[in-house]
Amino acid sequence: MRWESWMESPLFAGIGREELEALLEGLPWARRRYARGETVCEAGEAVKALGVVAAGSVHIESCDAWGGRSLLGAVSAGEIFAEAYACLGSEPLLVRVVAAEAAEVIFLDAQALLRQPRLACNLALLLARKNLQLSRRMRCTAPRTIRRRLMVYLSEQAAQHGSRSFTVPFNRQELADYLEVDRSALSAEIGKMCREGLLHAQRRAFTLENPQG
Amino acid sequence: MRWESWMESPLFAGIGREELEALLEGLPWARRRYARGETVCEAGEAVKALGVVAAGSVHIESCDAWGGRSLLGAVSAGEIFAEAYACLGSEPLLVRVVAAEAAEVIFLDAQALLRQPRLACNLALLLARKNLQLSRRMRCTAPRTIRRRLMVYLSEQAAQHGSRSFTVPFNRQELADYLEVDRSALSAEIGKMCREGLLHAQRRAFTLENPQG
DNA sequence: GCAAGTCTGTTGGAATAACAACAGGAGATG
DNA sequence: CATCTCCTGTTGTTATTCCAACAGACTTGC
Repeated sequence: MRWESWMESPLFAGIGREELEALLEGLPWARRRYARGETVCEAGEAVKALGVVAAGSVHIESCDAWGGRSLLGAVSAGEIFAEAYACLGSEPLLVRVVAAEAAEVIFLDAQALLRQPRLACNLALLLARKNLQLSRRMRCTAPRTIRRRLMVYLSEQAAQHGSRSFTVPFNRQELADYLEVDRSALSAEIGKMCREGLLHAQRRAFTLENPQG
Repeated sequence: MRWESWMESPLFAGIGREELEALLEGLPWARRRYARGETVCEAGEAVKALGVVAAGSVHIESCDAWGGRSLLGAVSAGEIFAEAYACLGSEPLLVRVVAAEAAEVIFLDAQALLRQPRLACNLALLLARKNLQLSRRMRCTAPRTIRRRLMVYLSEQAAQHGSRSFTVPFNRQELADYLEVDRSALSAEIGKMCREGLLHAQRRAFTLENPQG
């Protein structure tokens, strides 16, 4: 097996090239390609394997009983998804995974993976990190007003980029979905905040003018 | 060391009495008692140990930059908290942990814990489970109307209890915090749904009359 | 360069939730 | 049993958001 970029995933952190190949020998796995918009995992499935995005990116969407959907997050190359469901093995997916662009995915059996101490430890760290991601999103959707939600999100993004100018990974519709608000209302609020001098926004590029508001 | 109930925590699942004692020998740990309302972990701390609730229960609250708080969940005896932060080690807590009633907590060093394959695997499973809990809550707060949020929450509770009649673990204020809505508006909506014959509610006891709406 | 499709900002009216204040009832405490 | 505190339900007003529709800007593909 020749080197491929997905082998640098945090899931395999601290594991050497040869060691990794040896591990993969005894680990059930599969690989698949998807076109933009194609479904990777459907809601209701009981998955036993976690996904490693080898190329492109996928989106995680929440699907409620009434057919409504909302974007939970984006998973880029090297990152993993469905790991929580895969670890538990029998829980039906409450979410849907869809290719955000042309993507390639590696599926690894979670039970077998947990039997390898190194991998189990790495997986625990990744689960912990995803845990905090979920918490972070919850913090964004917790405030009741659009402005507050936006301020929490933008403050976090600024902190993450280490700058008051940055580019967000979502377009307006996706950002609205992430923040659980109406898109047009979000655009209106952004416009209002611009006029108030709180920030400067042009499509995905934001600059916070006065973070303390 | 004599037997204590917290040793039956899922964190130690599949580990025998003696094996556990051996493990704890080489594992930094501490124990503390708290009165109702007392702070267990403050927001901003960088924790290195996860907490096991040995007795009583604690609440996890989100604290935003403006001093607002919202209830993220309740942790009962045998369950753990702050495990994600502890695994990563350096991330400052974005949440606050407070004793919901008189409680007793065991703190275990996370890094050391992850070095034990059995414990690492168990911890990964717990992280995965908590992951799904977070997702579940997000599903409740995703809908934009109080009624929809309540219906998602109550449907889930009914499914969890396997009955249309059940008791929820929150009082009205806590339920409102969990669903991210105003308490009085929640009470009003519950009253309206009762008059419409959708459900029967009396304090913490609910009965879904017509789940399909 | 043109056309089709997508993304974004704007508006006004309708629906909804937040907020504040209050009163009745439950449960705890002595 | 009396009292106090906490919990719950109700109401009316205010503020905010949702929704639908549209027009301009940008992107993409031919």
